[in-house]
Amino acid sequence: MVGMSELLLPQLDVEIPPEGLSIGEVARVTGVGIEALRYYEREGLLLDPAPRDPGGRRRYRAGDLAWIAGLVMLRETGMSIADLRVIADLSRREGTEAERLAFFSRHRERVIEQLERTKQHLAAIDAKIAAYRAVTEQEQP
Amino acid sequence: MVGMSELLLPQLDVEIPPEGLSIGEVARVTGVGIEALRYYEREGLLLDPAPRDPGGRRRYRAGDLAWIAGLVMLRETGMSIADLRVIADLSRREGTEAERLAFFSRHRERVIEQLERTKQHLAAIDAKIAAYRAVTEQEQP
DNA sequence: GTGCGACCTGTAGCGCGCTACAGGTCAAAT
DNA sequence: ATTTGACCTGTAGCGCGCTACAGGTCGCAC
Repeated sequence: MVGMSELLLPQLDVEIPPEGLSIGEVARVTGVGIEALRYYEREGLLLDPAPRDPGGRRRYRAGDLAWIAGLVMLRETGMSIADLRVIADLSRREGTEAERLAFFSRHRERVIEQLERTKQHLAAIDAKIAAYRAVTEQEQP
Repeated sequence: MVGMSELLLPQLDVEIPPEGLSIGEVARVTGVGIEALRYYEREGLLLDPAPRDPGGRRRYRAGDLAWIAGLVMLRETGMSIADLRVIADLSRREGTEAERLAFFSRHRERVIEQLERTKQHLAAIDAKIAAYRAVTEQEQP
């Protein structure tokens, strides 16, 4: 069975040296701020606390990156920190696949609904813009 | 020239008596809470403070409703309260049509971008769900 | 060995968008 | 006349998701 995490990864094709990436590098490639990365870890959103080098600094491997990319995706689709913690907790325990499936399915429904509403809103915005364009072009032909 | 506000209205087909609607009724039909409606007014998001009846209570007419529906739409597409205030301020002054157009155009770009990202994220979520479905169906055929 | 910059662990604070009182008024119903 | 309920004006507080220190350590360059 293939690992789940890489399915979350929206191809973050970045070279990852064998010793992993520092938190600053991860911040740069993921767009998640350093403080936010530490916050996510504190809040239990990562599968495990990021592994450390001998000096106690965090080193992120490909799997960590993929998971974080998944978090970003879920955040951007409106999932709360609390819900991210739920899926992190589930993903740590084996035999919870059905629950994870249900959780993602519910989220999917919300995203679809949000998408539909946004499309409608976009149409309204387009109409408004067209109307304004007509007005301004009429005044300055 | 037709009023701009009704273009914002995503057909809220509700009977509006000549004396207007109370704040509670508006809350019910728009989904915006009473406290939030008063907050919007305080923050200057309405074109004018809602007109009052002789007893000092707010009475909303069709135009007010339409404007509020527009606010809801813009909020749901991610516009901030501060930006709503900007468009309210612009809309109060005549001759600002070009600025309003520019403002909406910028917003439109952001909404489209957001829509694209969400679509991609949805595809990733779908893939994840399919993978989980495969796993769970395999275990419980 | 002395800077320097990037990292570390606390813990506190902040911006946003409401939300929740407290304490009062008003209008219609009984 | 009084009760009820929806409204009113303050003003304070809250949940969320970070963000910003303070004060320290580590490792590399010079």
